[in-house]
Amino acid sequence: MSEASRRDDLLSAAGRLFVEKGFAATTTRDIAEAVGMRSGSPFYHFRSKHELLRAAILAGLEQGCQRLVEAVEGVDDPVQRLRVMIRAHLASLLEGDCQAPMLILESRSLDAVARAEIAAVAASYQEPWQAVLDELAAAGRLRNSAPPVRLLLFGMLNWTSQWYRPDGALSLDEIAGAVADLLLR
Amino acid sequence: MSEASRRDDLLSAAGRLFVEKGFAATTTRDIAEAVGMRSGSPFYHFRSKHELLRAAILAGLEQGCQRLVEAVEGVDDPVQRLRVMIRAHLASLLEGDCQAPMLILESRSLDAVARAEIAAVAASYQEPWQAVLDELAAAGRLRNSAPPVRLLLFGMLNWTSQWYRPDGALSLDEIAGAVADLLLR
DNA sequence: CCTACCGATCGGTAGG
DNA sequence: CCTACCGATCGGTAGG
Repeated sequence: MSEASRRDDLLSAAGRLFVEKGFAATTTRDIAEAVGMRSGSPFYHFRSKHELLRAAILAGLEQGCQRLVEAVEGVDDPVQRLRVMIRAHLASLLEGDCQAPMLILESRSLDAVARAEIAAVAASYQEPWQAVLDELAAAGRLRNSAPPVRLLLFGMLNWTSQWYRPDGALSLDEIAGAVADLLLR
Repeated sequence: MSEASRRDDLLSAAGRLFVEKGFAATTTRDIAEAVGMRSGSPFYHFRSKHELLRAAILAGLEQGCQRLVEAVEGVDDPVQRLRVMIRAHLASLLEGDCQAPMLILESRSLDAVARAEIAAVAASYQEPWQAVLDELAAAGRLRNSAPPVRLLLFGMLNWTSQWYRPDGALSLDEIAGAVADLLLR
């Protein structure tokens, strides 16, 4: 009911629609209708459609970072920590309101300034991943932890959004397990 | 110069632009301009913008299938065959004119009939992959070859298009090697 | 394949 | 946050 809540409603609807149909194919009227507003009203909360995309991506990344931090709290064993991180990432990606990694693909529609801002937050999301991979390599559970490994891992994770079906044969836990098994020796 | 050549020019330009900017953000005027035509002329070759997307995806998939078949010809050892297939897939994806796996993402803009047609061709592309994975599992070079493994493998491969840079630190051969090393034990 | 054009849609705004 | 609206752009077409 508060203004912040209506703004969040718009962000959430925009994120969902941008992921589903793409930025260009989603109209500001679609977004307004999704939250029960008239066509001009989103512009009371956001300066432009691009600003709505930028804010949705940043909000999704922040939420993903938070969930990741909460998930690893107190998990010291690197193998267990990796498993927990994989599970948390898949949950954000496949169950969350805002599928940040897929939204980031739409940032090609933004200008260089906004893209740089998003890249900086995305980089901070990667840090705990590189850290746990380095620990695993040191412990001999990984052949090596050079950057390509992290990039390939994110490929496995993010691409699931292209084939995962909530009513399909594979649960989130099963997918998370398959990813970890493939990575660890 | 022939009519088929102009049609192919349009397909190639459309594929490149659809991957770069997305289907909805690419105008038929962009495509026309890319091949030196006026705005109305693409519609002499294709009934609609959607038909242009459908044809570009199918052409890209056919090309990818062909390259894959050529690459594995005479390669009997499953380990070597997997490596060759990975390399061929990455070449189509990162060097080819038509990056089919990324174009397929844009098929969300097509109707159910066209999507089903595309899904059928895409499925036939997957067959040799599942076959080589099954052989590798039988030979003990893979823990198992259940479907998630193939899907995760395609995730590693296709997601490279999000971070690969031709002038970057990693060559196609290095990436291909990293993927194979991660998969095989 | 070009010229000339149309109807529809869209992002965004003024004023309340 | 709504009403009423505008200018620009876009997919597509008729006629040659």
